[in-house]
Amino acid sequence: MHRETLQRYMNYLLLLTKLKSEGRATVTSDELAVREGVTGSRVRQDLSALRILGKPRQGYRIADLEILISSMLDILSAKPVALVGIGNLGRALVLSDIWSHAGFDLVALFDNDPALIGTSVAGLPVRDAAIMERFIQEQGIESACLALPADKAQAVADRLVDAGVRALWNFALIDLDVPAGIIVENQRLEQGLMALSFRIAKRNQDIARGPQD
Amino acid sequence: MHRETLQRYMNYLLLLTKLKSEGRATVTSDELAVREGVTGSRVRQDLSALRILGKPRQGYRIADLEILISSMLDILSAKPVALVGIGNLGRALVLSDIWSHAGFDLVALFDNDPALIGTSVAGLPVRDAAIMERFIQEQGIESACLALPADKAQAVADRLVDAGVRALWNFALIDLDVPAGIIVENQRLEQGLMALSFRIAKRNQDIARGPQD
DNA sequence: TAGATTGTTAATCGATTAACAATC
DNA sequence: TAGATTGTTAATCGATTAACAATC
Repeated sequence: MHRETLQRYMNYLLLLTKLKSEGRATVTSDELAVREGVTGSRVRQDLSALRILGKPRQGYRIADLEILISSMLDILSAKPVALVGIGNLGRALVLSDIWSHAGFDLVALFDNDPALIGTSVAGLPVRDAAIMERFIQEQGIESACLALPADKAQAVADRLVDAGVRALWNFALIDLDVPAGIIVENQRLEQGLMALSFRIAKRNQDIARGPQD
Repeated sequence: MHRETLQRYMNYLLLLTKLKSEGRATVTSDELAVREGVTGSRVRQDLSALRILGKPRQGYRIADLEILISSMLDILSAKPVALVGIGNLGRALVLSDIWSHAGFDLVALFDNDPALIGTSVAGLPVRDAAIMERFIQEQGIESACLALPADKAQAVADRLVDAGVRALWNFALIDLDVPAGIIVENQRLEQGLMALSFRIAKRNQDIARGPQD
């Protein structure tokens, strides 16, 4: 599946949650479409691909959509995940509620700073990175989040993969080198900010050039 | 420009930095292509669109590429930006070096927690959110980053836009409602994690189905 | 010179839109 | 019933690849 298509499904889910909170029970393809900047036709094809059926004159049942999109994304499960690096970013992630929303269960925190080891964040103890491999093997953890500086990320990734981790959520601005079959999802904050910079520059150019009536 | 194209340019830049650190002075379109999972043809078209010229048998000069891509993204400038919300995430962002790399100069921090106001992070004072509008107007700040909970983001965005901010980098999981012409770049951490969940599910299905030889 | 690589045009592919009969 | 909206096929559009003459 194309990355953009995946993004669309996630946006549908976000919109559905909002609509449900407004008391709505059904939604039409055109409604979802305008919010997404796409046509109703595209939305109907997306939903059709998931074998979601709507009814003429009524649209789609929001509850059905939520369940089917959620199960496609596999976010109804609770895959155990470990987080390495309890700096400010790591701490923010631990305290957030994204894990359960995205189908994960944050079960272990690791750091190598003696001042942090033994403390706890959101009720989870910070464990010594020295025992990371053993803990991950014993618990059968297959996913991990790297909230580390770029210069430490590769070494930690290598250790995690050796211990059995098969999917990484990487915040370090570095292209991790991993064996085939290991999934790396890069969360590049820097790129989001660069994209903003580009869009500002583009808008300013458009304004300078004058609007075309 | 398509989002995916923009992403490609940013990835080229990342690769160039790495190549330069390895002492390389030139790079061919095919080299950039394989790293990006695309053909040399696409890379040559991307660079051609930026009026970057290479030389047969040698490729493109890395220094040229860096300057031209950087100036297209406008990341060589230093646009003043304010950050609102000095929680763990805000703190992580302040302490990172992404701002200057992406063409911004972080000049002001705001929060409404009395315990934080007056303290400083990375040498920058945390200011009272009550004086936010005035400060932003006086300094002519046109960009801001929202590192806030979803339930506070819309109200703060409204105040910022009223004060003259025209571009927002939003970390809250909410679709901000802003006037036409105001740019919002959403940084949805939750979506990155959901994408990982989906990719894991898909890989596991593929393995279960067996590899097609 | 020979040949590796560019710059660019034409061909292909896939995603999006348009269209419309089916239907609740 | 009438008509709004679906589900699906065909048409369009744009991005990517292929191809190849130009050239350093």
